[in-house]
Amino acid sequence: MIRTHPAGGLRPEHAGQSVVLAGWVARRRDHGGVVFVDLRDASGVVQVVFREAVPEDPLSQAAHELRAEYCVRVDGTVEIRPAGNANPELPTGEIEVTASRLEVLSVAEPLPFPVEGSAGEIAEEARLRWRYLDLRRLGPARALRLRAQATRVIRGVMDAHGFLDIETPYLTRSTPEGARDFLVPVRLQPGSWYALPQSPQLFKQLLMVAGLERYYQIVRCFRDEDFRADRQPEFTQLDVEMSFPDEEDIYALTEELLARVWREVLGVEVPTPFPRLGYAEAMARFGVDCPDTRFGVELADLTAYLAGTGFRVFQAAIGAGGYVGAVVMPGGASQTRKELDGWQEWARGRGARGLAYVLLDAETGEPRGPVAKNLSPEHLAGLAAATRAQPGDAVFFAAAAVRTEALALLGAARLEIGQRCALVDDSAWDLLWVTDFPMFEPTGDGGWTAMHHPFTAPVPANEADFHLRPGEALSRAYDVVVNGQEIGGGSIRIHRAEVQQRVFDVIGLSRVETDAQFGFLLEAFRYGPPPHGGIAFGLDRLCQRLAGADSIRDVIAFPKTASGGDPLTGAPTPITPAQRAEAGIDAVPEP
RNA sequence: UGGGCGAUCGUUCAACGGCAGGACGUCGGGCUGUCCACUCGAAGAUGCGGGUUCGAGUCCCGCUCGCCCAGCCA
Repeated sequence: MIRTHPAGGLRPEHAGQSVVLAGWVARRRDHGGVVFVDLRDASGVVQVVFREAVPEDPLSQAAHELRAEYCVRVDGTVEIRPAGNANPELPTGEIEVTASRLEVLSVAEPLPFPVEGSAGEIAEEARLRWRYLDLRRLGPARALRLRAQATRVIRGVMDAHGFLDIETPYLTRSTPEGARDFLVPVRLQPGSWYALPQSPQLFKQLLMVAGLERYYQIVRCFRDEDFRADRQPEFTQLDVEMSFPDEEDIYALTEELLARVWREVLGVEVPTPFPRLGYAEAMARFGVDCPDTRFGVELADLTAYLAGTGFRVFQAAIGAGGYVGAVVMPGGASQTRKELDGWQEWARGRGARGLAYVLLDAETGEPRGPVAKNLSPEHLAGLAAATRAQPGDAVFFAAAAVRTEALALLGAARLEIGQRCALVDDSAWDLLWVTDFPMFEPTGDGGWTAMHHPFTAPVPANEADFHLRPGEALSRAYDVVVNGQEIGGGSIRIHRAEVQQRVFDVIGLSRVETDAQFGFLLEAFRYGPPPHGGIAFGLDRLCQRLAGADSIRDVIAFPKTASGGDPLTGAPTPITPAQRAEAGIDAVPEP
């Protein structure tokens, strides 16, 4: 190594020592005869002093010519700073390095944005375009360090439990259902294409058939869908599968894993076992299947209470076998007309017609507002009790013939209320299981689709008859939720061909189709497959949470934008006609 | 695919339909104890294409790009 010491580690006990440092010029304060340089390396920052002993001395001259982000080597002596000159803001603030020699290892052009200084306000596009400069900064680099720490803990836990780290193919076959595949042309077989895996789901099940019993992998997955703050075209899963488990084994492993990650990365103790919440209860109380339980404001089901109402909007929903519900905004009655209109705007932005509301007078508790005029005196009288609202609160309603639509709006409103009323304790960590998912959900055209995926086992009570009543059958799937965000999910899998066949029948996959798509898995299942199950965690989201970041882009070294581009490399790019011809993209399939 | 917001010196933020301005950075000078050093001076910008207008950074239409949301993501 060029250096003898990390810059950020120097302390008063090093005083008197000769050191060699290597790093970057973070800041330069040039007083003419004395020049201060803040030298930054990965360990931190230390102040280097260049003093002009005699006029025009070359060392001082060289220091004068330094610029931001030059990469330099400094030889010098650690000294206690003169009295009154210590900087308590810096870990190295009690000392400084008096330079005796300076070597510019490489120069830097003027920067496209300031590397030092309050950095958060730089446009993300510029940060990604020059991501290597962005990552020189403390905050962005810290997110990547945290991620490395998390994966180190994860590997330790998985190894301690005898899980084997096994790689699976990135070039594999396309399987319909689920997300859109990224496709890769095959030069040696024009007209045939690989797909990049959406997850190693089928391979990990094959590894269970193979008798390896315990598999894990920190693996890249690819989905060609639209991107968001928490979605990238390529993302990373911690993928886990084991043989002969029941749910409790997966829960125990997950709880140990996450508790240790939280402890060793954040120093936070999360209580185990995690609370468990059934899907139906989660939907009824919170309107979503991944509730943020850090605050209350639970939904109220008013379908029965408002039966017989004359208010047409509610009547129509109830008459159609739907749902009317409400969520209370504490203190919401004092909102201005503009704020209440803002809620209408907010609801329309989510595809709803609006958000009906009743305001309860802060003094009298008297219901006010346009909707109040449409409800009977009896319904109004009991409204506060039915919704657990207090005087001064606002009650927001949602009604729909399809229950889940109204629940979705109320669930979103609940989160918005939590935000606007600052009800969320930002320091809290709520980790919980959501269990007892339905096996199937309606497709909208009378059919059914697997809610989790088609290899998810039914609960024992539904094993014999799930195909007869697909709307009621529950599966052995589970999600783990952190502060209202799903960060992992999995299931106990089907391992019997007969059960698997009935699932395919329910979701309308013919034997020809299943053979074509999953034939290799079904064939493997003819050779003594073990009962098995597993879970997969979104590692990017997990690290985003740990880092307190706004986007998974912050915990990815070189992330892509919402349109799938990489501002740094310029990918994706057009290809040359020669590449196009060679890749076999335009091969015409045999009729 | 749809909705919202946005795009001005390198960065960040201004500008009633009427001379595009500041801060930081950059470049040049000064300065021996600063730590967002200070100080004197200089250069430097309206994403693209149409339209309205005497006149457009500003208004209108289209496009591109970015961010957020809905759809989508088994």
